[in-house]
Amino acid sequence: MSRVSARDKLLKAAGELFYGHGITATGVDAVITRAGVAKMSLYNNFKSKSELIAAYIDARHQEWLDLFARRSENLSNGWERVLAVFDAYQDHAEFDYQNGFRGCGLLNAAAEMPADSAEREAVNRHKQEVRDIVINQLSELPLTEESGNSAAALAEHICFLLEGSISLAGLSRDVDAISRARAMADKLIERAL
Amino acid sequence: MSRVSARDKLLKAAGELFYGHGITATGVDAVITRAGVAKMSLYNNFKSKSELIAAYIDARHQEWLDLFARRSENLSNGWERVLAVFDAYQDHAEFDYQNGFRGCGLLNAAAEMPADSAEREAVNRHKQEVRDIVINQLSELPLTEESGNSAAALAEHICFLLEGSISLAGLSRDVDAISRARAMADKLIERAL
DNA sequence: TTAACTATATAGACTAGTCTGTATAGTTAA
DNA sequence: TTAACTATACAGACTAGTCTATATAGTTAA
Repeated sequence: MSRVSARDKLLKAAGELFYGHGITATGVDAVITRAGVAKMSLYNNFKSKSELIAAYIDARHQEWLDLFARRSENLSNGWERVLAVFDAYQDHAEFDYQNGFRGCGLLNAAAEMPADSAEREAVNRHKQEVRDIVINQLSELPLTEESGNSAAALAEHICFLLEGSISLAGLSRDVDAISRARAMADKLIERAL
Repeated sequence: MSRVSARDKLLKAAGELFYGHGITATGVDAVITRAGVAKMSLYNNFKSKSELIAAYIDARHQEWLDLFARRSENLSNGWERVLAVFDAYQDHAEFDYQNGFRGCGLLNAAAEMPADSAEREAVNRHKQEVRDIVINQLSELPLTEESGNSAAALAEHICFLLEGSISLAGLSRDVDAISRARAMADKLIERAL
């Protein structure tokens, strides 16, 4: 009758605990208890806690990609789709706000890992993917050819706003900071056209 | 003959280990071993590991304030002093780069702590202090009175750039991202005059 | 000068509990 | 039957924090 696989229960429980309390501070016993699953079900599905962490990081990124896909599906141009990047983050923030919003789960995960770790590298790849999405959307727009107006440079500015605002929003419990960053990005694009 | 107090040795060792490996992942035994100090010297100077963490957070912030004071002492106006905020961050990044740059120690510390913790609140206060410094410097400048050009709004934009760039710089091992954010802030201020 | 007192440091054993990961035996359902 | 699951016990390392006892240096006062 248990229609949900142990793996999915584990990913859900790990997602909640890792995001809310931090990864290192969350023991595997807490994860299996929350998932309502035997310990061996964890180690049958994941070789180690590290592998569960890697799956968590990928799931968080995929979650954001899905939110972005939804937010951008009916939009007509790159400008609007860049703003949808902020909307996807805001959806994520408002979802987590009930359980205690603590900023970006990926940046938080990276913050706990050593400088040369595979986990930090994975988060880096995900953040580069976000930046590439922004670059691609901006590339559709007829940007004027001033210095610092290239799609790449503008995308970096927008990504700084994005990551900075979500970090500070998490700290100050002011989710609206993300929408203020969105407005800043909007004006930046307007000026660059 | 040991001219350095046990307390200072502990703060130095904790600073290195907490920043490099994360706070939760660093045990008190690792700290005392690195400090070359007896365990009771830790607990004679700090009531608990939590208190050592609090001291670490304050020390990181003070460290940045000192770097900023140095960078801004001979500057003649608010514009230059806002840019010095970025320079202070860059000094910090380049110092930590040798030991493995992992972004802002304060944001990383906050990332490990629960949403309603005293530690996150302390980091929040420190970040607000940085923002207030930026507001004060911008207030000295004759900003034009367009919407979104207030000292507060411009300061928030600049702080988003600051925190976003340092996080992404730490992830991608590209310290220069901070100086690109500085250039963005420079142009923003120029446009707002 | 000498002796008592104070503060800070040391070493290292110890408690009580948590950590990740494994082993084993029994259960459930296709 | 096979595969995925549960429950429980376990190993061994690690955790924060306490404890006793000792060493050393500086201060105070007879």
